[in-house]
Amino acid sequence: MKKLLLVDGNSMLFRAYYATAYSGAKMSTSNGIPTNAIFGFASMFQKALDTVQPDALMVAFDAGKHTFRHDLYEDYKGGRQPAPDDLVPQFQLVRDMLDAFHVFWIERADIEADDLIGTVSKIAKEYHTTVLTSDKDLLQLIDHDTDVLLMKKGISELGIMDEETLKAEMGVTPPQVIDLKGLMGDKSDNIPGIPGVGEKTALKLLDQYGTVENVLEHSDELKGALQKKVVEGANLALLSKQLATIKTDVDLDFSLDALAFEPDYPGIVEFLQGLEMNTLSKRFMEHINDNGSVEEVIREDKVEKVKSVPASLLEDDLAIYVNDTHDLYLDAIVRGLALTNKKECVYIDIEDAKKDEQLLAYLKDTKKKKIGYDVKRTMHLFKQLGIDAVWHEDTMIMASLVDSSLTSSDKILEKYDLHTSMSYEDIYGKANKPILTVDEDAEALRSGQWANNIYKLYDATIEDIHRFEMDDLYYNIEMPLTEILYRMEEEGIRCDENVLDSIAQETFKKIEEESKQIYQYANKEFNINSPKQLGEVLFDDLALPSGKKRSTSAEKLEKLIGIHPIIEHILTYRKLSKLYSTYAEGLKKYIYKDGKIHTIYNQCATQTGRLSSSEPNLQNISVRDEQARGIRKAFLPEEGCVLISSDYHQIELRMLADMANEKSLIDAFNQGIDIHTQTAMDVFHKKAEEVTAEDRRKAKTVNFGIVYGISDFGLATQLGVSRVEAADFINEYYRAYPGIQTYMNSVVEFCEKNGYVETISKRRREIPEIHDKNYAIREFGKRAAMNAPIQGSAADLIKIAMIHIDEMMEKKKVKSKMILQVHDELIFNVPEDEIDLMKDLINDGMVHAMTLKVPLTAECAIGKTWYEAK
DNA sequence: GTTTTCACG
DNA sequence: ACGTACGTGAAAACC
Repeated sequence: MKKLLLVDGNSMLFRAYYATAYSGAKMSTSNGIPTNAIFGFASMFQKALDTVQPDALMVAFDAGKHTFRHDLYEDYKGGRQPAPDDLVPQFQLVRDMLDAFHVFWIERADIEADDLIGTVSKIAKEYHTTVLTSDKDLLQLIDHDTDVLLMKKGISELGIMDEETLKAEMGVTPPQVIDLKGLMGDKSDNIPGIPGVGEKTALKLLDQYGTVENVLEHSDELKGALQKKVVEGANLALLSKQLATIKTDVDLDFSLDALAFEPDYPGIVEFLQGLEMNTLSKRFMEHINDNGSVEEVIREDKVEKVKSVPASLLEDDLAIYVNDTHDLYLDAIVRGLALTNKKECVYIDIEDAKKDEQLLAYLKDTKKKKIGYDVKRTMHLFKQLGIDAVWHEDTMIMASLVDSSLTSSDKILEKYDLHTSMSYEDIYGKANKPILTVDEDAEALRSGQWANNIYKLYDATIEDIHRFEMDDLYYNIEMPLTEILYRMEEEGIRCDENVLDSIAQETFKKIEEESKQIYQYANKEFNINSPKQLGEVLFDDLALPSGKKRSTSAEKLEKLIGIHPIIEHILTYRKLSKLYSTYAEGLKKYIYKDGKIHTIYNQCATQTGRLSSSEPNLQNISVRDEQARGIRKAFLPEEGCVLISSDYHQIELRMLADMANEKSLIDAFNQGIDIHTQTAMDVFHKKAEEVTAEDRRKAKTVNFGIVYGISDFGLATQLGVSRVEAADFINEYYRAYPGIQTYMNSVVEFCEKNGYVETISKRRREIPEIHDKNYAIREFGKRAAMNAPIQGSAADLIKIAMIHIDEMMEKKKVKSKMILQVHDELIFNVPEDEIDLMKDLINDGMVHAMTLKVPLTAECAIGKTWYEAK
C-alpha cells in the first residue's frame, strides 16, 4: 500500500522553535536571520521522512497571524500570545524551504490546517496515512489505516500512535479524544471545557459514560460537587466538543495527484547552505552524489531474491545479515543470508547458500572484507551449518566502542536511526503463536534492510573508531576476543544435575523449616518472598523499628538482629531461597543435551569494558557463603581432566598505582608487602606488628572505596563509623598517597572538560552526568569517572591475557580449553598430563599481559570440581 | 514492564 | 541544602 504523510506545519514549527530557542545554542545566519525553528523543523521533518518513507506528502499551515484559532467562540479567542519576534521571519522561510524541496504545502484563509489534514486523511483511501504533529488533538483522526506520529518532547522523540497505543497510553478511543477535550478543555487551544474538571475526572467520566452527551444525560447519578460542576458546565462542554472536532468534509481546491512526493535534494541543500546550516544540509546531501545528480539511494524495497549470489557482488566488501529464528543460539536455525555492497542487495535461502560454492569460497576468503553484526552469534549459527567464514568487522562492537552506553541492539538502532519496515514478529509471529506460512518476500525484504543497516552502521562508526584512536583496541583486542569467547561458549562447562538436585531437595526442606518458624513468630502465614507482605509483618504486626522506606534488605535487617528472633530466620530463609531458585533449580534449566552449561558472554553489555555473562550468569555463582558455595561442586571437568582456576591479586589497586604513578604504593607492591596491611599502617599510623585484623579489614574497605570513587558518606555507611571519621580516613589516605589524590582530581577534571574518560587501552566511557544540574547526579558522574578507568583498564588487561594465553595454547597444541572468565579470574579444563604445562602457561599469560610499574601476580588452584579449584 | 533483593568481581 | 560507594544478571512480586 502506498504511504501518505500529512504534516501539521504550525504545531511542528512552534515545537521546533521552543525546543531549540532555549537550548543555549544560538542559531542564526551571520547577518542575523534566526534559523533555530527551521533547524528543528527540518530535523523532525527528515526524521519523519525516514520513518514513513512516503509516496505522497502534504504540509498544512494555518493562515494569518497565528493569534486566533476558533471563531466559533469569540470570547475565548485572542487568548493566544502573538508569535515571538525571532519566530516571525521563520514562517516564510519554512515555506521557502518546502518550495526548494518541491514539497506540496497549503494554507487557506478560511480553513484550518487541522481541517485540511482531517479531510485529506479521510478521502485518501488508496493510501496508508500518517499524520505528523505535536498536537494531541489530531489523535482523533486515528483509524484502521491512519496513524499519528507524535512529537513526544524536544525535537528528537517521535512516537507512532495507533488505535492500540492510544488506548494503552491515554485510555481512550480516537473519537473519545474529542469528548476528553470537551470535558477537560485545552488551555493552549482556548477550549474551555467544564471548569474544575481535569484529566483525571474527565477520564473517569468517559470510562463510565463513553461520551460527553451521555455524561450530561446521567448527571443525576454524579455526586455532590462534581454534579454541580457538570450541570453548570453542560453548555460549555457541548461547545468545547464542537470546538475540538476536526472537520473532515471541507472543500479542497486541489487534487490528490498534487501530493506525489518527488523530492529535490540539491534544491534543499542549496537552500540550507544559503542559510549557513551546514550540518543540516549534510544530512540531505547523503542523497546526492558527486556530480550533483540525485543518487540512487539503496531503495529499501529493492532486495533481490536469488538462488545463487551474483559474481559481481562477491568482488566487493559486503555487509552480511544472517536471518535466523531468534532462538537461543544453540537452538536457532538459519533461514537465509542477506548480502549488500551498498548498491545491490540480495537475499539467498540458506539451502541455496549451502550449495553456492562461490559464496562459500567468498565467505572464508580472508582477503574479502565481511562486515557483520554480532559476529560471535553468527559463528555459532554457521558452525551448525558447517560453513566457515572469516569476519573482519563487527558493527555491534564498533557501535559500543564508540559509545559505551549503547549496550543493546535497540539502543544502537535508535541512535543511528536504523529501521526495518517490518519487525521480526510481524513476519514470524511470537514464540507462543508462530505464523506458519511465512511471507517470503517480507522475509527477504526485512533481511535486506538489515544488511543495509549493517553497512550504514559501519560507515557511521568507522570514522569515530579512527578518530578516537581505537583501532588497536578494536582490531587487536575486541575482535580476536570475539573468537575466543565464541569457543568458550561452544565448549561450555560440565554440570552435574544430580548434585544440583540434591542441593535443591536439601535446601527445600530447610526452607520449609524456616517458614514454619517465621509463621509462628508472625502468628500467621504469608508470602515471605514479598517485600510488601514481609514489611507489613515486621513493621506493623511486630512493630519493629524501620527507616522511612521500610526496606527489608538484608543490610537493614541485620541491624534488627537481637530485637526479635524472627529476623535471623528471615535472613536464613532469604539465603536458602536464593540458593534454591536462582542456583539449584535455576541452573538446572540451562544444562544442555551434552550435560554442559553454555553461558553467553556479552562483549557490549557494560559501560566499563568488562564482559557480562548471561543465560545463565556464571559470573555470580556463590562463593562467599560457605553453604551456598557448595553449588560449585556441581561444576566438573571432562573425564581425565581437572579444573584450573587462576585469579589476579588486587588487580584494580595495582592498575591504580600504575596509572596514578603513586610511589609509596608502587614500592609496597614491588616489595610484595600485603597491601591492606600497608594501607592500615599508613592510614592509622601503626607499625606492622600493631595492625590488628580489624584495622586491616577497615583498610581493605578504604581501598575498595578508593577504587569505587570514594565519598566520606559511602565509606561511613560501609564501615559503620561517623562521616567525620570516614572523612578523616580519606584525608590520611591521600596524605600517605598524594599521587592518588592528584590522579583522581585530574581524572575528574579531564571528564568535566571532555565529557568522557578513557582506559589504558583508550577504551572510552562518556559520562554526561558530570555536567548534570542535579548535585547528586553530578557527584555520581564524578565517582563513575574515577572508577571507569580503573575497572576498565583491569578489563583491558585480562582480555589481553586471554588473547596471549589462547595464542600460547594454540602454539603448544594443547588439549586444554579456556572455559570461563570471571572478571579477574580464568578457568580452564585441563587434561591431567597437561597440568604442569598449563599452570606455567596461564601464569605467564596473566602476569605478562601488560608491563606496568608494579608486578602482576596471579594464583592457580586445581580441583576436581569448581568448588575445589578455589 | 518496573521494582526489590541478592549473587558475583 | 543536596544525598551516594563502582560494575553486572536473575528471580519473584507487583502493577
